[in-house]
Parts: sequence; structure tokens; C-alpha cells
Amino acid sequence: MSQMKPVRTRFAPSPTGYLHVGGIRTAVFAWLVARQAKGQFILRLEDTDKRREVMGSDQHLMESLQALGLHYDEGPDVGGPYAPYRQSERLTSYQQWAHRLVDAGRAYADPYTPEQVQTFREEAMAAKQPFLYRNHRPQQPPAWDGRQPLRFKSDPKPYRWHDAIMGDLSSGPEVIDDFILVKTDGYPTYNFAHIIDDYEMQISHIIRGQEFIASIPNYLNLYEALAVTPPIMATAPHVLGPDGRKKLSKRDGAKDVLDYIREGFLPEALINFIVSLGWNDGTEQEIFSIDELVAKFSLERVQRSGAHFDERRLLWMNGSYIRNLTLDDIYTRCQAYWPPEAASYDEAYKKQVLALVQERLKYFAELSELTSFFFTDLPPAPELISGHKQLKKLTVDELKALLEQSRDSLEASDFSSQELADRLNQLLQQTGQKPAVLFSLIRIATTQAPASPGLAETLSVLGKDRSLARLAAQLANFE
RNA sequence: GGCCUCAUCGUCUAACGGUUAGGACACCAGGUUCUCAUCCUGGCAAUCGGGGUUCGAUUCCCCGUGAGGUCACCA
Repeated sequence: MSQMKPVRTRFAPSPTGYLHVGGIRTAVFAWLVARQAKGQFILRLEDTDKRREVMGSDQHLMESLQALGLHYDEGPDVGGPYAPYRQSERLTSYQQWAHRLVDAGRAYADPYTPEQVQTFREEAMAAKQPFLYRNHRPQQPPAWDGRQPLRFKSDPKPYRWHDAIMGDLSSGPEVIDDFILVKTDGYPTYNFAHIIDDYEMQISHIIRGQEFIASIPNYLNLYEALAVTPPIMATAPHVLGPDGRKKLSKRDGAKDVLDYIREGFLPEALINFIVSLGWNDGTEQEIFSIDELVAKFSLERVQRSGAHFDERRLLWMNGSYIRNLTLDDIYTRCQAYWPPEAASYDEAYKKQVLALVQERLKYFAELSELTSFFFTDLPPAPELISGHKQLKKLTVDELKALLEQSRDSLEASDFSSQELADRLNQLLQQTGQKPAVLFSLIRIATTQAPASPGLAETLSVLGKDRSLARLAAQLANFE
């Protein structure tokens, strides 16, 4: 056991597109493990497949991590003691290790053409056998001059190892094969490069998705050939699509994590949600602050089966976080989400509005729609009355009478929230109406919106002039 | 097809071999003098199947079944 080794974890994505909630999970786990142990979290870009690389996705990846608060101690843009952190810039290192392997007789040039190898593969599959390159291992391979792929000369044997998440795992010799170390374009494969980098960067835990679990025996075999002690392995199950049983993918509508941030999801809620997809501390606690997660998280308690991504749960969790924000905090965080008309209003007014809608927000992008009537006069919406199960039973004259009576009373109000509540109450008695009728009518007249916060609070924030003007406008509409 | 892994409400999950199998999301009903939301109360809803071991199995073992992963000059 390497209990005294400093904890250094890494997130090592390839820059082939945006990061979604499924892909970010191993980053969150790695970050938590590093923070908990007061170690380092490293970002390394695995850009060894130039064909799949997507321009700009490296920046996007870095932005996503920063936006979530998953700050890394070392990485391509921040540097660090083991720079460079981009695999395409570490080619000489891989070359050195490759030659060392060749010299030791543990790597050799692959003399076959891709077509020949493909034929071997198809034969194996046709025979319903797994494809093993080493069944075709050449007796006298040519000297490696870079024009052929360099293959690992494996030493097939069974393995038993411990995975921090999956527990004790084992495999037989039949899964060990002569995989490619260096491609003909001079770039190393992931299978080779990550092992070299993790060693050179002193990585203590490799936390990755379960698609790699079948390859681990091969890695173990290579570690032996390299005389390197493997880091702790932690294999996390996939995040599944909402309905399907397969790994969440962009095709399932897996959104870019930055899109969630843009829509006004809180980074800490997103983190809490992602972690809770497969992890809990054994109690009934659902909401964990980042500090609590750092303190309590453990790979051992991560679920071994995949978890479906359920956005409704995310919505609930984010709403819960928003409700717990202080008014000042929520105000600064939601600056970008006000309706355009709000621009000319001052902070005090917007904070009053915010206080009324805070418990209704699931994410900040809803702010505009929820609050527009506080900043601008909405067009008349007669369907709100004609579609109202109580109001539609009243005649226009009855509605007018109620509204006029309300207006007369409200004209004498000071429009404080409490005074309005009392006055509205009196109005109920004076008119002999149910709240469902009177309050609905006033609410619709003054907001023209299908929903609003409580009537007294809404009128109070709207203010006397605006409220009365809207009542007058509604009355005029009845003419 | 070989190999590996997994399996509790619709979903996320809890349960030293002994619980009326718990919580949360979602949903439904009721309450909070109007709507939406919050909040409160109640409700619906699960141990994949079959064998063992055991006084007793969600839990341990075996066999099925189902699902996923992998068998790339992708990661």
C-alpha cells in the first residue's frame, strides 16, 4: 500500500468536444479525492488522435472545469512541475520509453498491413472468438523504424487486483494481448501514453470510466514490463441516459455542462447532483455542501452499477440550492437573467422582486419570464379571465363592479404589504366574494400573467401608481 | 461468441444475516383565506428467477435470466 504517497489525481480528457454531465463525473471524483487528501488535481489533455480533435475544445474543457469550481493545480494553461500537460508535446518522452522497451525485447514492429490485421480480426470474429493479435505475432519482426506500429510484446498471465470502486477484480491470461504502443503517425496510443504520463507525473489514483476495465490487465502487464508500480485504480460506472440503458451520450440530449451553467444552474448544485448519482454517505442526507463532499466523499462508497441521469432531480436540487441563497448572493448571481426592461430599475427594487420569486426559481433562466410584469406592462390577456373556472361565470358588469370597488379601496391604501393584506381582507367581506374570485381578478388585472407571487406582496412591490394604472387599464378593456 | 462487471420502488439510493425493507426525486390527494411555487400531512410504489448455507437471506454461495463494457494505428 502506498499510504504515504502524496495524493495526485488527474482528469485526462481528449479534446474531442464538449463535456457533459456524464463525462464530468470522473473529474468530480478525482477533484474530491485530491482535495480531501490535500493533494493535487491535474488536468492533462490527451490529444494523441489528431483526426478526432475538435478545435477549441481544449479551451472549452478548461472553462467547464473552472465554471464548476473544479480548479486544477497543474494543467496546460497553468503549468506545473511536470509540464507539458498536453500529450502532443510529450512525444520525445514516449519515444524514449518506447526504445527502452524495444531494447529490452518487450516491444516490436508490427510487419502487417492494416488490411492484413483486419483480416485476422474478421477471421477471429467469424469463428466467434475474441481477436488476439499475439496469435499472429511474427517470428522475425523487422527493426522498428517508425513506419510500422510498435507493439507491446506481452507476457500473458492471470491477474487479481483491487479497484477502489469495483472492489477485487480478476482476469485470465486470455485477455492479455500485444497492443499498439506507438502509431505510424508517431503518436502514442492512449494505452501507452497514459501509463508513461501517470508515472512521470506521479499520479496516485487513476479514476476513469468503466470502458477501461477490460484493458486494465493489459496495463498491468505493461507496468510490469516497465518495472513501474501501478497507481490505485478506480473504475466508475457510467452515467446512463434518462431512459436507455446505455451510457449517457450527446445523442441522448446530454447537455454541455456549460449550458447548465449558462441556464443558471449553480455549480455547487451541479456538483452535488453529479456526486449523488452513485454516491451517498450512508445517511439520509441529500444536500451536501462542497466542503461536506470534500470531507465525506469516498471511492469505496461509489455505487458499482450505472445510474440514470434524471434531470428532474437536478431541477429539484438546484431549486433547493437557490432557495437557500441569501438575497445578496442570489442577486449577484442572477444579474444576467433579468428581463431586458429591468435594466432601468435600481437594485433595491430588483431585490424586492427577487425576494418574491426566489422560492419559485428552479434555475435562473426562468427569472425573466417569472418577473417581466414587474418591469413592463404586459398586453391584456383576456383568456386568463375567460379560462378561469370561477371568473368566467361572472358577467362583464359584475367584473367591472368588483374591479371598481377594489380600485376605490386601493386608492386609499399606503401600499405597504401588511396594509394591503388587511385591506384586501376587508374587501372580501365588503364584496362577499371568495378569494378565488376577487383575488384572482385583481391579480390578473395587475399582472396579466398566468402566475404571480402572493397578491398583497405583488401589489406592494408594483407600487400604488402602477397598480392603479393597471386596474384602470383592465377596466377600460371591459368597455 | 469469449472475457469482465453489474442487478432494491418509474428514477437516485439506505439497510454488522434478524427492520412493518428506510429516505429522496417524480407522481396522486388534502392543508397553507387567489394563481404558480414553497412548506406541512397522507398515499402509490421495490429486493430479477431458481436452488442452496442458516433458526433466520436484500445481504453469503451456485445456476439461470437480464443489462452494460470490451475484443481499434479511439480514448
